[in-house]
Amino acid sequence: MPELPEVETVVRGLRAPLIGRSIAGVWYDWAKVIKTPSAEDFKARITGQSFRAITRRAKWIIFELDHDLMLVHLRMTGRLYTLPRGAENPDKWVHLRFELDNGEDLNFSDARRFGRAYLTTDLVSVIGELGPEPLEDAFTADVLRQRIGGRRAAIKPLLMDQKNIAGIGNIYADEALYRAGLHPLRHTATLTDQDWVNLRQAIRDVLNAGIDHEGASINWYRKPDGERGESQEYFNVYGRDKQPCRKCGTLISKVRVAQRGTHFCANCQPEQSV
DNA sequence: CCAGCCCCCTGTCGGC
DNA sequence: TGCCGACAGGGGGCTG
Repeated sequence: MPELPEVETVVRGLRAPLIGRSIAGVWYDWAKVIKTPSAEDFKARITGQSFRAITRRAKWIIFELDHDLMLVHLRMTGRLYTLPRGAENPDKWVHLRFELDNGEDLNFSDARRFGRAYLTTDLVSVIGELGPEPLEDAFTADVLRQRIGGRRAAIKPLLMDQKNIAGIGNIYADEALYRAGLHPLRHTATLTDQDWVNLRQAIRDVLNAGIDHEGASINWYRKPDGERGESQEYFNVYGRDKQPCRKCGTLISKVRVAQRGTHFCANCQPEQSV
């Protein structure tokens, strides 16, 4: 589910209800939701700590606590939101809950159970070495080319590999390639200088638009206040197969690339040479 | 190192 | 209507 814009929206929405609050208790009904340390140790160690800051790296949510970092990855269907303790909640997929000192709970819900929570003092030991943040100034066309250029390999999977660039997933990869006029199977060795400039700008544009619209609620994603994001209303290709391209009217194509559904306009994103 | 495939899980949807 | 396979925003691991 959540890519950079969705995770950023969650982070922003959680700061007000959580910063300064302390964790009075932890409840869970499925120990595997806690990846490390053991669920028992996690609970003992996190209880009593306060939320000092909440940030994001790639699609990871980083809770800076008094003595540890709690890292949460939402994967496909994870949600994080606060509710007053005991409030009626129809969400039947809450597997981890933090009881706060002000009578509210932080709930971690996840229908598909792919999401995980971690407690650590060493960020990199959990998330690994990831590529640059595409919305930072340092993310230039040259950096992008150095990361993924010169390969006889399809561009789309390279964009989605978090070790190359942080935060791009299936939706925003399709949207960025459409905006840049590049076919998803295009080999990166064939891109021109202008292609790299266009692609770098396209990535930033679609991610910023996603944040401005508070994320895409195709299905599972919800903001911390429970509302849907609006980003899906603005997609040009994702989920629009067999619908007309907004620029040229050609029907949007859908194919599989590296096992992922891939949407593009065959006219605006010509295959060209490889 | 890389591509391809499977797995982790559950819900939903389209086709028959 | 009911069943079944395919597919879903992610990512880690294995194999060849």
